[in-house]
Amino acid sequence: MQRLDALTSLKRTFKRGEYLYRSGEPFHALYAIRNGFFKTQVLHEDGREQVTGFQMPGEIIGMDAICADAHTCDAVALEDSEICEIPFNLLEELSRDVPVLQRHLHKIMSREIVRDQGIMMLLGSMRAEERLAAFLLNLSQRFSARGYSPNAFLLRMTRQEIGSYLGLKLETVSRTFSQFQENGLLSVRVREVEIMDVLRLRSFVGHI
Amino acid sequence: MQRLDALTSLKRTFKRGEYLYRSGEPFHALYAIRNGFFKTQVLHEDGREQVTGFQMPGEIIGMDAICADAHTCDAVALEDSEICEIPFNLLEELSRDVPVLQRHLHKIMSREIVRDQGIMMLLGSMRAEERLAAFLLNLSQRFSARGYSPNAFLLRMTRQEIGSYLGLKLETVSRTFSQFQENGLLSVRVREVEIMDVLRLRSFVGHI
DNA sequence: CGGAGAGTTGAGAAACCTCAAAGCAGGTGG
DNA sequence: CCACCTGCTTTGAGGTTTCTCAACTCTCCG
Repeated sequence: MQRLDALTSLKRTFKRGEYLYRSGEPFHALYAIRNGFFKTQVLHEDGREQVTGFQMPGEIIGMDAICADAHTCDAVALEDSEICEIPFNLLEELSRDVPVLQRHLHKIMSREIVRDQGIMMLLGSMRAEERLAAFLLNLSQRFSARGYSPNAFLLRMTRQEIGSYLGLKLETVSRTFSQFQENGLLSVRVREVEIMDVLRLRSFVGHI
Repeated sequence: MQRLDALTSLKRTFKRGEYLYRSGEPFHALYAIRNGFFKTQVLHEDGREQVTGFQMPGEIIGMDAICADAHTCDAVALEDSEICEIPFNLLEELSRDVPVLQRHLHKIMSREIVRDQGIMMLLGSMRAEERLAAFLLNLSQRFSARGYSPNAFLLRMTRQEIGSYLGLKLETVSRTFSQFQENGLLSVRVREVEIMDVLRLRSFVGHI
């Protein structure tokens, strides 16, 4: 079907710091990240922010907006990025005709729900070390799945953003990085991270 | 369409403590709660548990299982309950023919994602008082939407389960209840809660 | 009526936060 | 191209919140 092409024909680029969408804006499309890095965040009335995720190429964002026809969070580019806009009406229409596409959409939404469960686990019952270890292992696995090194990568987000995501203050994140480095788990130079001892890192999270 | 009836024809009852499904079980249906109360929880390898939600009549659970064709959490009845099983293949089939149903399904999944965002906010950037206040106001609002009193209700879950959901220890939950009672926000008799001062309770969460 | 599970309360410990100061890196304008 | 400025990161010291451990009470079933 050439109609499928229409799903992925609309591309847009964003400079670092630009908003893909903001909370409250009307909903009309999902977005597939083709290149770059985004964060999603919820802002509280009193100014507190909660980073709810970091998205990398191949991942879809915007599904929060379906339920109320308006976005419920902000999406911000963490580096120069390119996205592909997927008009949701068209996606629904096509998925009525193409069961495989329909199931795929459902799986993507379900995966988001499962991802959120994992974050709840992390925020609700892990200590700072475990949270950071889980975060790094998750990044590692996602970089690996995209053909990048699972052991050495560049963090696109600040300590403050990592902290917000992990429910910690930036100082605690920084200290935990330093502690991991002292213990030979990581080699950290600001945003450059190299995992030196995956097994011990995993043992923090209980994967062993 | 009488096919729609087939979606809701399969009913089952559960005694308190019985499992609707367990993590790892194969996926074939979503479940609508008709009566009673459930909790969903994720179990960690090391025995830690994280309660990811409390579900009441009218709510749909099981959507986590779509992405990997297997459940990723447990669902346990907190009191004698009745559910309605919705075979997912049938639901997808029907939603291909009935766009309104299709959109409804997407909204339900999206609502779950938004709900999870709220919990991340709660777990990531609120203090114990704020978490409990948010939890009680959320229950209040949901009871109210079902025609029950928003101000007086019975908790179906233990302090331990509330604590797990809120990322707190049961003692902290208990102490915070006592503190709210001392300050005239609540009247608490174990599982019976009466909200005495909604406005002040809301002010904790920043809803003013 | 007894027992088991659930809840409350206290005291001390641990984890994390706050505030503060100093060091770094990267971008911008002269 | 360099110097400066801004925002990010690191590290320290002390304070708060929450947790842990423990004892006791309450409630609800059987």
